[in-house]
This record gives sequence, C-alpha cells and structure tokens, in this order.
Amino acid sequence: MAEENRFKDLPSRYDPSKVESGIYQIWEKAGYFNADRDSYRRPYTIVIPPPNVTGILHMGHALNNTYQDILIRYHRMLGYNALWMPGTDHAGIATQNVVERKLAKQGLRRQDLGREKFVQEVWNWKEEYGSTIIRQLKRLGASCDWRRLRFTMDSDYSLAVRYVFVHLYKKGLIYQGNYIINWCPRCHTALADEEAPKKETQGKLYYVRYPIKDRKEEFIVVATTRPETILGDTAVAVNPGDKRYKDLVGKKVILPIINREIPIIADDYVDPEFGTGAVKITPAHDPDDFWVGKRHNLDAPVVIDSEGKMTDLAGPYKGLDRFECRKQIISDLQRLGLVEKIEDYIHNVGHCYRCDTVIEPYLSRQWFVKMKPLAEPAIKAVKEGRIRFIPSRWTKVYLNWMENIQDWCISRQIWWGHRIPVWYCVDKGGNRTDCPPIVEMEDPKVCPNCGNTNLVQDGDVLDTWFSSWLWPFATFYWPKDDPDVKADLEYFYPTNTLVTAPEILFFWVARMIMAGLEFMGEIPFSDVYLHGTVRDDTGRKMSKSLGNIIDPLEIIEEMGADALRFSLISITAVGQDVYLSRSKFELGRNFTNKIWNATRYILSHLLPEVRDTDWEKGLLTLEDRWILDCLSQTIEKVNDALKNYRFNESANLLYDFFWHQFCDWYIEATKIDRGKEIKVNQQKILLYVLEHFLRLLHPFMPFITEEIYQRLKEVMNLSGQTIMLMPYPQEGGRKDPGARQRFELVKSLIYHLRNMRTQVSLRPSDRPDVLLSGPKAREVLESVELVRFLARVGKVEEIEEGKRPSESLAGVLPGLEFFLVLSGLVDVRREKERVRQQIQETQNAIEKKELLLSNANFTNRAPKNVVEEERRKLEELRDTLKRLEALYDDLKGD
RNA sequence: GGGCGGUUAGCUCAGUUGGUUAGAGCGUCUGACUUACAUUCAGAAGGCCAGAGGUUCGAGUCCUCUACCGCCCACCA
Repeated sequence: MAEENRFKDLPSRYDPSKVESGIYQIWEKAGYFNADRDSYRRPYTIVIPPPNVTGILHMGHALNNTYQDILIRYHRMLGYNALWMPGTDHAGIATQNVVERKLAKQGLRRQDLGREKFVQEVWNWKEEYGSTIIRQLKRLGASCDWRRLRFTMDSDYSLAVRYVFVHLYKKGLIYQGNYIINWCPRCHTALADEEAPKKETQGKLYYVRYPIKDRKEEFIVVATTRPETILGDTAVAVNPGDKRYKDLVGKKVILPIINREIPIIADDYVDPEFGTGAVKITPAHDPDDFWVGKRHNLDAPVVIDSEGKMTDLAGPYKGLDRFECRKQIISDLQRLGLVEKIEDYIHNVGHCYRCDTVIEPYLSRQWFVKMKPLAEPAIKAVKEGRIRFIPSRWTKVYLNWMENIQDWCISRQIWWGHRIPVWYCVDKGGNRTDCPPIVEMEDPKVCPNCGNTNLVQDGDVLDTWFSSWLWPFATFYWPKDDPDVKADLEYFYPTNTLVTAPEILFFWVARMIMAGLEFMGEIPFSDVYLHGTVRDDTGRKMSKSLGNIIDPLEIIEEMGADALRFSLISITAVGQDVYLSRSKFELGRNFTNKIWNATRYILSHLLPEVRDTDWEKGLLTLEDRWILDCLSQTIEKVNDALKNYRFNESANLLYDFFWHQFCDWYIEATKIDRGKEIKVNQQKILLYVLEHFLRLLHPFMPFITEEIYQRLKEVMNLSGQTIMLMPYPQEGGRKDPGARQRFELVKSLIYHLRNMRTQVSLRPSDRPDVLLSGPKAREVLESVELVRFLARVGKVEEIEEGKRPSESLAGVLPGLEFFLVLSGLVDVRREKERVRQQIQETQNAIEKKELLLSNANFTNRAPKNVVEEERRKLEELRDTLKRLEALYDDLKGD
C-alpha cells in the first residue's frame, strides 16, 4: 500500500536541519506570532529584554529566550492573545566600542571622522549587522511578533526618551552637578556605579610620612593604595576621638615632593583602627574624600586627567600615566626616606564593565536623576505584592537596593546614544552666559531668557539604560498622542512576565518599575522570573575572553534548536545557575530522536482503517486505560508546573511520560497480537496520545512537534493548520485509578520476572512458565498477555494457594505469590537464603511500622489519611510476610 | 563588613507547602541487533542527604551554629 510506504521511508534519525527553517516559515506565513488588539481575548504580554545590537546569540540568550518562548507559546495555546514584543538595544558604549575597533583597523579614530560622520558610521554598522541577533533568535524558535520589532534609537522611541528627560527635569528630578563619578579613561566616559563593578585586586598599601610643619623630624604617617594622588591632597584627616593625634589637629603638614602646606583636620569618617588612623584627603580623586572636602571647604585640585595621565598640577610628574607615576613617586619618596613600609594588600577596585580598565574616580560635571522620589512607589509596589519575584529571595535584594538607592548619573561622554536635550545660551566667544539651560520638547531657536539665538546643545549622550527603562511602554509608541497607541497600551500594558538574569536587576528591572509607575502610573509587569547564570562545567561564567563559550548556534546546527532548548530547560533548576558542557545537550538530542522514532513506528504500522483518533471505549484493554490515565495525569502536572514557572519539572515530566511510560510500556504492549478490532483501536489510541503529547510538548520543542503534527494531518482529522491548542487536563480525559493500580501490579510482576531471568541467565528465547496464587492472581490473569509478552514467559496459570511448585523461583507481591518454573536451574540453598533475607527485611519493616502505629502521639496528631495509609501498609507487609514464611517452609521440605 | 545561593549516588544535578523504601541523566558493571530508535532495549551496583545541636509523633525539607565553595552589595584609605 502506497500510504504505508510513505512513512516507511522516513529516515531513522531525526534531522533538524532539514525541517527547522521550513517550519518557521509556516508559522510566520500564517501570522501565528502576531498579536493585535482583540477585545474578546485576554492579552498575555512579554517584552523581550532587548539584546544589544552588537550581540550574537550566546547561551545566556538561549536560556532566557527559551523560557520566554515557552511562556508565550504556552499562553498562546491556552487561548490568550499572546504578544511577545521584540527589539534591540542601541547599547551606547558597547556599540561605540565595536565601531571604534573597526575604524582602528583602518587606522582611524572617531575624532578623525567627527561626531556626525562617526554616528552615521555606527548607523551603517547597525544596518548591516544589527539584525544578526534577530535572525539567531528565529533559529532558536522565538515566536515574537516581529512586525513590532523596535530599536531603542528609533525616532519614535527617541521621542519617548526626550519626553521623559524633559518631564523629569521640569519636575526637578534631573540636575547637573560636579561630583566624583566613575571614569573609564579608555572609553572616555562617565559610568554609573552599576557599570563599574568592584573587583578584588592585589595591590599594595604604602605608608608615607608627611613631615609636620614646625616640628623637626616629626611625621604623621598615612596609608594609601594610590600614592599618585598625594599630589592632589589638600588635608590629612584623623578621627576626632583619636587620642594619638589630638594635639596635631589644626596643625599643618608639608606635602612631600611638592612641598605644599595642608591642614590636619578631624572627621568622623576616619576609622582609627585602620592603617595608621590618619588619612590623606584627595577631594578630586576619591568619592569619600570629596565629601570630606565639601565638609571642610577644601580645594579639589585635579591631578589626573581624563586620559589617566597626570595634569599640570602634578608638577614634575606632568604627562605621566597614572600607574607610571605611582612607581615614580614611590621611588622618589623612598629616596627622601619618607616611605615607612609597603604591605601587600588586597582591595576592591572599580573596573569598567565594558573594557575592564581600572576606573578612575573623576571630578566632573554630570547629569543626575534624583532617585529617592521614584524609588518610593516602586518599593511599595513590591511590598504590596503587586510585583513578585520568582524565586522570591530576590525581593529582599531588590528592596535593599531600592531603600539605599543613590542618584543616577545619566550623562555619558560618548557619541552614540540619545543626545542630552539641553541647550545652553552662549556668547559670541562661545562661553556660557548666565541664562539657565533650556530643556524643551522642541529644539529651541532662541534663548527664552535673553533672546539670544546663539545656542549650543550639551555634548553628552544619555546612559543607555535611560532609554531601556522605558521599554515596556515606549515600544508601544508611547507618548504619541494617538488613539491607536493609547488603546494598544491600555490593552497590552502592563505586561505579564519579565524574564531576565539577575545581573540586570538594578540596571534594568528596578528602573523599569520606577519608570512604569512614574509615567504610566502602573506597574510594568506583575511577575519577574529571574533565571540563573550560564557557566561552563567548572563554574566559570561563559565569556568570550575566557574562551569557554559553547556556541548555541553550533548546537543548533549539530543537534537542532529543540535539543538545545529542551536540554537547557531540563537541567536548569528554578533560579539556579547552570553548568554546561557540550555533552549535556545529548539529553535533548536523544529525546528528539526518541520522539522521531516512536512516531515513525506508529505511522509506519498504521492500518488503513485508522483514519482518526475516535477510539472505542468498549474495546479498551488494561494498558489502554492505563496510558490514557497516565496522559491525563501528565497533562495536569505539566500545566500545573508551567503555571508556577517550574520549567525543569515540566520538562522532566514530559520526558518521563513519553520515554518511560509511553514508549517503554505502552508501545511495547501494543505489539502484542490481539486481533484486528483491538489493534485498530490501539492504533487510534497511539495516535491520540501522540497528538496530545505533541501539543503538550510544543512550547518546549516547537520544531519537531510541528513537523510531526504536519504529518499526522495526513492520516487523521486535525482541526488546526498548525499546533494551536494546549490540552487541558479534562481533554486528556481519562482518569482511571483502578486501571493505574492494576497496571502497576502487572508492571511490578513483569519487572520481578525479568529480574529473575537475569539471575539465572536465561536466554531471550527461553520462555519458562509462571504460576500465580493469592487473591490478586485473578486480576493478573485478566491481563495475562501482557505478562507473557513483556516478561517473555510461556504459560501463566493460577494454582491453589500454599502449593509451591518445586523447581521454581518464587516471589511475593502484596496479595500475590508468583513462581517462575525453571526445572534444573534452581539452587535451593541460594533460593532459601534469598527468601530468608526477604523475610528478615519484611519483619524489620513491620516492626518499624508497629512501633510507629503504637505511638499515641502519632495516631493522634498526624493527619488521618497518613495514619490510615500507614495502617494499610502494615497490613500489606503482614500479608507479604505470611506468604514469604509459607514459601520458606515449603523450601525446607525440598 | 552585610546579604544571598550551594553542599544529596563515581560525575552533573532534581526533590512544591515536613509524611511510603530519597529520584533522574551521564558514567560503571551484566546481558541483548526482542518486526521504531545502539542517539536503543532488559537488568545490577552505588547515598550517615557537609558537620553539630534543636523543634516535631515524624526532618533531605523548618530553626541555630560551624566548615568549605560560589555570587551580590558596601565610602576602611
């Protein structure tokens, strides 16, 4: 028959490369990922954490986007109007760095091009390479509504950024000020605190003697890790309660080398226990010293410039690199006898999160956002449970950060980004006049204060996160005054779930919550699922510089996106980091292959009578009833796990059901020859279970499930053009606890018989008889074919209780004795010993149970069902013991 | 210095509110080409659940302390 042959030709290996791109096209063409307003359906919205345009898909993305895709497909299949909003982030510093590196290859610096040309160059780069990550997300199977793709520098998006700046400025929440900020001398820009993580660094602690003025040969010794900043010192501070220095406060010391006189001051900030209890104060080069300087009205001479080189004020060291200067100054001080000692010292030093250069605390004029007023409602939203974190432990981390939030430095001295919408009135010489800065939605032409038309825009751009924090609503074209935009927002906002890595909890998540509440008056999302970090199998973060990355695209090439997705999900516990190695993906690959082959088997054996899955209830065998029950349970459990973000659990449930229940037991059982009527019915059930399973698995493995679904359409009536609906627990439809129990008994009998076979090394072709006795024997006999076929035994018959056949191996299950008849193969002594051991074990178990049940505390306090269950088990054990003892007595006679 | 996570089989890890005999994958060992799958099948071995105390009728699960590993935050130069 031609039809059957068609399926017999299916290859015995699943080949993802042949199907994945085609499948994706089917979905896109059908527009299944698109979501538009629909007043009849409930929306379910996820916004993608926009990857950097410079990004290429790494395992972190793969994990993150698989979670999101599972959620979005799952909800789409539940009937929600599911929108997954995609996009990319302009990633200021990162992207600028990439383009600068490209220019450097041509021997150019960005300054050679000038601002405008350089920015154009970045746009060109973006047009050419910016969609790489999007293509890669599609290969992963991400089912975003791609029509809505946004970029944080789209003109509409820029409008939102500008609106927000103006709004906050007018509200008095944005201000400009001279402060110490984190400066990256390589990227040449200010960085927010979060962008300059502290790293433990091996350094030295230098103890330097500062001569005290008017006191010969007397010194005050200060400890410093950065002797080059000595040149910028304007005081030495001690703790006011420190007796050692009491009489020195108010005196002066001579700053070595440049011989400047500076005062000794008292300030609580100094910890008398540390170092010598005396601290040099360098207001321009240390954030703490800066505040000490403010309190004491000290000068703040800048001795290190934006390049990390010493300034004019550094006298003899002018022009030296900061680290070079450090060496130099120490050797000079040593020559002068002013270095008391040098100790090895491990301390925390800020590093640029983009290029890892050591951060220089730098005094400069920057723009800041006052965060306290924004943080308050965001704290409240979480405390009141309107936003929840999964796992919940992140709540505390979030609250702790929010309650101690610092103002946010939002200006960056780079060219790629949203230009700060601030104009200054300048005179003909280009110097700022006294007029206040101009901050409006429209570009100003004249100064509203003095009528001057000579205006210049602030040269800085905004921190990338100043645009990202608007993502959940700016992607919908907010704040455009347009009924469509408003309706869209009202329908899709707030979004449901944010899936992200904890690394950007402060960068992004917290700020989105603040922005949502400030500008929309509503939380941006209700659930935040924070997944772990992807590491290599030795626990290091995967990073290009470490060379330990596993490229997800390579895995997709080799094993398929489904294998990648399933493996990742299955091995990553909720909120835990995941340690990866190449071989771990074999789990998913083997699973795809198993699914493929089971399908191949089912389809290629299909009888022509099988045209649908309408199986008949009257023809159900025990195994049929059992697998339907099992399916039903699995549907229920998977739905439950998914609703609670227990992704790994749901993946493992699916794996176990398909492999170890459906394939290992049910498919095997259907190979039993039981006549045409039942065979047809069972084939319908095979298709039925397979089809339900595919739909249940679809969010995890979208490609193979769709591929098979398309083939199933050829043999059965399926309503959907593609996979559309999630099976509901009721739909699986066939809870059958009775069948479950009976089948479990049969399974465990088969299991014991197989075990006995290996004990005596039977060959597969040997088919010994089995005898049964006990109250449960009848039940088993009803399904005798199962036992015969799956345990590979001959006749199975009931015998009278207590009549043990000689020459057999015997076993006891609750309510059942069974005997594997093996003439000439039974070693009676060994057999006696085996039974004796079982008796011993059973007796021990009984004793334990009796003890437990005689404890009034237990029977009174434990829940009734637990106590009853224990009683039942005790009865079972006693029954088993009785049967074992009878067996043992019989053996004695042999 | 504060906070968080981890410590369960040889390895990598699950274990939802405390309640059967603590599970999986890989690896190891024994067998098997049993009409889909050797990316397979049938079986086996292997655990003082880091340590100590506590709460409880009952603890891998809750509490306290300790040890080691990892992460995050923090203005001790």
